[in-house]
Amino acid sequence: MRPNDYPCGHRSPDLKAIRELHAEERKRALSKLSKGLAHPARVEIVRMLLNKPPEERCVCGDIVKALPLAQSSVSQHLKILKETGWVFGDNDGQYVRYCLVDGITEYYVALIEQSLQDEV
Amino acid sequence: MRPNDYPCGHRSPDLKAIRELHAEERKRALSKLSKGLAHPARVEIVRMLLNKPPEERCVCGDIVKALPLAQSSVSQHLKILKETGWVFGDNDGQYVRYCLVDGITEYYVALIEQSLQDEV
DNA sequence: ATCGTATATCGTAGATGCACGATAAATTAA
DNA sequence: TTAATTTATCGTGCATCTACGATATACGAT
Repeated sequence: MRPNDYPCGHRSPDLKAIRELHAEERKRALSKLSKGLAHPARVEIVRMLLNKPPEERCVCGDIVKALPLAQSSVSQHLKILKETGWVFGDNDGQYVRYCLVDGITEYYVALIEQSLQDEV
Repeated sequence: MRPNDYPCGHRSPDLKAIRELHAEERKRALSKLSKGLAHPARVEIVRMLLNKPPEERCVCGDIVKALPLAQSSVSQHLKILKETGWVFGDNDGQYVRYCLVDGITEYYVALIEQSLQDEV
């Protein structure tokens, strides 16, 4: 099975597991994901990926073309989005296809609500 | 009317106005609020304020006591939370009572959903 | 093997973040 | 007025962010 042949969206976080996290871990998890969105270019990348139909691949070069930044800068933003848990890249020959982690926005919203609104 | 006499929660953002924002403004708004949450200490401050009963005041010193940081560091985090639109401070004599901007978490969640999920 | 393309990483420069102690400013208490 | 308390700001040191061009790496095509 080549990277091309499966749809993006594996590696999804577990919504129910948020409750299992200790308060400190939850705060770290929320601040880490928040850092991912803390730059307009990264918000735009996430938005692009979210709005792609799942069968339409989105490789690094597509993202570079869509942003007013140098290729190396975009690559750094993608790295931060990977490190903060928003995206992953699948190698597809000389291309790298970027995908959102499946369900990540729902996870983020759940994390916001459960990190902020409860005390456990 | 002294700052003491009204409940926290004025200065709320307008949920409906999100739709009026241009795409670029929305991305800037989302990244700005995200930056506010991009540190565990700030997540904790927001959580504290959100869980306070409205009649119970929360002054700077209470926040300093609750965090394992120097007073000056907490003051800087509060400054960032003010700059990024999460909180405001009301002077109350020699104290400063901190409050969450009313409805800010709902606004943030709405911004996430509308910034990421649509293209307008 | 060589060349062209796609992507990541390196090196660098300037800005900002984050922690701290010290100090300033404002208010209340004595 | 003076002293104590609360909060904000200053100064500093170190780390990280952000941008860029240059270079390295990996793959495909010739």
